[in-house]
Amino acid sequence: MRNNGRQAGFGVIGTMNRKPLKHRVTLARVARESNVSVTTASLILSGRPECLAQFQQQTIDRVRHHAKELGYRANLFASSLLAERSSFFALVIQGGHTEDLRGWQYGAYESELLYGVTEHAPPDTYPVVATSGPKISEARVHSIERIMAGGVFGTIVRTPEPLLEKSLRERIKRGYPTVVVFPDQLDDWPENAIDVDNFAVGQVAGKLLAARGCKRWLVLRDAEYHAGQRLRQEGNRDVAQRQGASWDVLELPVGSESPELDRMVATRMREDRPDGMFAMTLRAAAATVAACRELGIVMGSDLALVGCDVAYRFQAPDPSITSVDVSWFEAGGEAMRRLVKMTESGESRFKTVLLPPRIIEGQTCPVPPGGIE
Amino acid sequence: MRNNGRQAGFGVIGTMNRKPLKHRVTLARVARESNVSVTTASLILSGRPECLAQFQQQTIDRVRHHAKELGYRANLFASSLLAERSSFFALVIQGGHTEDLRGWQYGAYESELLYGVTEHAPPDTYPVVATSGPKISEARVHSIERIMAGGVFGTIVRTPEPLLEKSLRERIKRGYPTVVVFPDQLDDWPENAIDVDNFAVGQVAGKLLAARGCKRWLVLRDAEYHAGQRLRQEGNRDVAQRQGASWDVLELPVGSESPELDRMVATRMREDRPDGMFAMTLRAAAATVAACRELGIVMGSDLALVGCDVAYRFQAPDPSITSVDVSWFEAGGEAMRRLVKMTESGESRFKTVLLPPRIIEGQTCPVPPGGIE
DNA sequence: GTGAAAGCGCTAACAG
DNA sequence: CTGTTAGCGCTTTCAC
Repeated sequence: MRNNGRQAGFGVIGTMNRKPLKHRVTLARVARESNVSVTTASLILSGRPECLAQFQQQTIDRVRHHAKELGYRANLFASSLLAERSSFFALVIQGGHTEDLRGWQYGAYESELLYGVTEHAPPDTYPVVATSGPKISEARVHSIERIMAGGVFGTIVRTPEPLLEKSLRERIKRGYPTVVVFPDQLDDWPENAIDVDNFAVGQVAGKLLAARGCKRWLVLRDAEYHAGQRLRQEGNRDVAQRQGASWDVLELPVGSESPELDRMVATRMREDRPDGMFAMTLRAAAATVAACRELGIVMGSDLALVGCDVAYRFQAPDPSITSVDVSWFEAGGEAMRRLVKMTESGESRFKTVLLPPRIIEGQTCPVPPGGIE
Repeated sequence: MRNNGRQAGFGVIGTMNRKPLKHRVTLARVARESNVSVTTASLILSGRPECLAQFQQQTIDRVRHHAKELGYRANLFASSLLAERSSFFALVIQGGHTEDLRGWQYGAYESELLYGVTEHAPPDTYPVVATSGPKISEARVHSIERIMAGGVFGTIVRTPEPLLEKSLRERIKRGYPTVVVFPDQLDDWPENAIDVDNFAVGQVAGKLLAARGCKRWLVLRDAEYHAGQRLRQEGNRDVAQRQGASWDVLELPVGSESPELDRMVATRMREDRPDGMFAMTLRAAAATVAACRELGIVMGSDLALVGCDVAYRFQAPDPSITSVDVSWFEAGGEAMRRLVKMTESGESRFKTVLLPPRIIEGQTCPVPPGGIE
């Protein structure tokens, strides 16, 4: 008494013997209703003028009418299967910033990156998104690997987690177009990466201070600093030397926060009396603002301050901070452009791109009328 | 002298006469190298124990070995095509917050939503993401429509743009599982939407003030207020009345910003001398903080303030603001759960869900030890 | 234990 | 001008 799920009294087309798929609106269905073949329907609905040219207006109208009535849309997966390159690429970004209340704003950067990517994606190209995070699970890694190799035409990854890095490199080696945005260790990515030009960041900050005529510079960096901060520092010192300005560094101990940090900065400022400061991190800039408040220093006139990635950090009555940073929107755009270029050329590598920094003017260090340099 | 792109001296399998697809690593290839049929390879690589049981260990090892060596991953699009429900769903979020510097932080919310969605997605299920925005183009709308109906098993949309709304409703009518998160006009979405319970937001804020023993309440809302703010207001008044507290409203004119806004609030505070305030928007809360600074009022002791969605807005030396809001991560999770439930049950509608608000404690209004209620 | 073959929805080459 | 058909990569019956 086997039934096999076959629908009784139902015109069974073909010999398929499993439960009928939810009656999807397929091209075949549109063609059937319009009394044309699938080819005709396909060609007409493709919309290309050279295709439309060969059909009678009447046929065109009929097919379009039925397609609209049925709410037909081409199945992108079926199309992707056939196409030389699918309509999908993988995008791996970071999630979970909210758990740490201090880091919540980074979520905004991820959004910006995503938006930059989607805005620069070719028409009818879509990102399949996966989120990676600090405590990424094995299963998640597997899932990301699946999508990276599961038919997409390329992958954009923001700061790959160590667990992911291995398979990422394997993908590249196998010739899959891949772009890494803001890798943690830029030195490990001489190819296929996009990052800020940190040396230029330091230079631009320096030029801003130079333009204000600053002569006693103080730079704030983390005690444990990575390649990025070292480059910023070198770029900055480079300008200071050419400017004939004194240049000194204050290292901020890791883990130290407001108000100890503020006091530490204030103490140093009282000693050195700098007229120009470059804060390489958000907490450094915040501590400087707090120190100035304490010391009664008016930022922008007594002291020029340039920060990094702190443009948004403004709240009355504190002054807005002049910031040198990179647009994540642009970074996303650049990543997308590179990905497209690779798929078009068939290459799977490109020399790592360093994006020029941008200045977001704040009150702590006005930009000279003509800009810098 | 036609060549037709046929590769000379190359074993042409089948009669296909177009340029050979980039040699992908397909199941067939793995099968060939392993000297088994595609069926065998498929079953073995599916990993299901009941399938593996019927093969010799030797065969299994061989197939696995070659799959690994070739870097084989199943093409998810091909799988999706065959499956009852595809592995993909559409997720439409908002982008372009950065253009307006004041609104940049909203990008963080979008991220949180995305993360909530992906974290609650079933294994091996991926979002195909599209970004919509304020000045969305025709082409973009079309693109989003394509993906919404192009084979995904459902769609999650955050605050659909008017241009999108029509096709969204059509999708729902046609039975495609769809979830709207935070619609602008909740009244228009008695079904298929997820939003905060704004009445509860007002109530919770009220209970916090009540717990502090406040007797003279002042509520700040926008002059042009929408359904959400009205509900917050009603929920709040409800508690005030039961508490026997006086309850009054100050309407903030649209477009007015700091410092005029601050002054307006300060003036009213000087007149009314409220001991409890409920600021329904970010700018209202910010203006209150500024007013207190001006008036020398110590928040948290002289005055209790509860805001909405302002938990993150903290910068020394201002006090952190106690905030009643909703977790966008949770909202994303709930949306995903609903979507999955709909696809499983075959339904395409559900009664709109109102999420309970959460409290993020700040210094402006401590939460009583046992919580509220 | 293993393989052949159908078919998911679509496109494009080719034939009429 | 329009239809037939092969095949994209995969899963799933069913037969040997």
